[in-house]
Amino acid sequence: MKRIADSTVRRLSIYLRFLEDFEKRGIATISSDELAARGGTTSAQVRKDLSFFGSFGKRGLGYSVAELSARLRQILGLEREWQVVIIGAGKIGAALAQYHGFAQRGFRIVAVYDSDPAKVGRSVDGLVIRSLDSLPEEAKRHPPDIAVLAVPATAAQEVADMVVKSGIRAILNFAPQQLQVPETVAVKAVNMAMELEGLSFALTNG
Amino acid sequence: MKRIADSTVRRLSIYLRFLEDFEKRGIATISSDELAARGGTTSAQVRKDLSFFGSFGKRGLGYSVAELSARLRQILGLEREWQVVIIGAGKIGAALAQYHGFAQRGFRIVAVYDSDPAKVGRSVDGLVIRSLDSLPEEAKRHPPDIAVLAVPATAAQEVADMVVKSGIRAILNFAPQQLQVPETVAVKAVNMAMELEGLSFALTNG
DNA sequence: TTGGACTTGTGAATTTCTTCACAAGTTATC
DNA sequence: GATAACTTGTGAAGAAATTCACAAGTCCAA
Repeated sequence: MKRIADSTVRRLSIYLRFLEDFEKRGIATISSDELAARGGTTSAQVRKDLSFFGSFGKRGLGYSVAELSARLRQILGLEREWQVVIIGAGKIGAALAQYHGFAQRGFRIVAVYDSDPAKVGRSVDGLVIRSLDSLPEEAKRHPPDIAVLAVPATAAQEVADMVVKSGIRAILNFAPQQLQVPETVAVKAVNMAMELEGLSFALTNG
Repeated sequence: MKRIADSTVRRLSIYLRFLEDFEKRGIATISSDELAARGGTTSAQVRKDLSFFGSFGKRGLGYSVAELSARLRQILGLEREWQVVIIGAGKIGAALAQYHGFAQRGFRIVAVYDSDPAKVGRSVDGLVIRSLDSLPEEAKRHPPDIAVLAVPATAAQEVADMVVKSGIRAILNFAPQQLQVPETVAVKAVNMAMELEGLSFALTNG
């Protein structure tokens, strides 16, 4: 398959959110135009994005909401459940562990790790915090799919190395630190500082 | 000034982070090559990014770490303090309010709002939670620069409208919901669900 | 059955972003 | 001061992403 751009995948994710909303409201079909209006893009963009994966619409009519959302879930790999571990039980890590929105979308938090002995043994939202040292061993028995890094920037690279060595192939990084990983490992960063600086730039040069 | 791409601004933010790190370690100069290696890009990209704003380097030598980081802070508008309000005192909102990393980078959290009367009056990290109804009035007296939206997706658009009416011109949106705002208002989204779905896609089609 | 109103899917055109490649400037060494 | 080793800044080339524009398919009403 031709390589799909990141921006395309992000938009698919947005489209899916609307489709699920429409599904709930019992709307049967939707046009690329309607989808575009809500996603802040153009109808041509919507059609082009979908065309990488096949042709799902009916000319003159649009797309079946149920069918298209099923296809998008399939494309995005959301038909299965993903096992997620959170590393770092600080403010952010704890908030994420308690945020049930993940589980609703098939991302199941199976463990929380921290390197601070004072935190190990306590529990967050029903999950006992485990020692980070035990990750490689435990990952062997129950391999997690995704590691969420909620550790200080200074520790991020070291933890990432450990995660990679444990065989985990996807990382969601909350630390404001660029990670160096093998290209077989997928990394997405959530960087609030960067987004705020983007706003600062916009306000300054607006 | 020519319009600057989002991707460029994001990279400037990344460069700045490294430069501050180098500054702390007492390194005086750095080349575009070194900057690129750490930022996961190319030296040509670094130089091109900077060239939109002027020429800050010395041929044969590289960039003065102190000078370049000062210029980047200036470009990104980080020389002043920004007044930030957090809207929504749930898990995410509360975690953000307690996260002191923002203040360190000049984003000062001045108030937390919530529409739930049960939460109003309590305090988070020394800030009393105020009623969302009072935002427009209070924003008149002390205009905030940035609103952080940490509300449920269903309420996000409504809250955004209120924020815009209150004269706030920048929004950091944590709700998994595309916001419709006038183009004079800058919006950045932090969408964890979307990032996770991006990882899901990568794992599925990897 | 025909005509009109829609809407998709997709090559081609366009725009935007990234990389190349090199002249020009700087420093260090002998 | 001549030479070698670097490195920047930037037009030009190349690649990638977006938008255009239209043939082709669908539906509906008369």
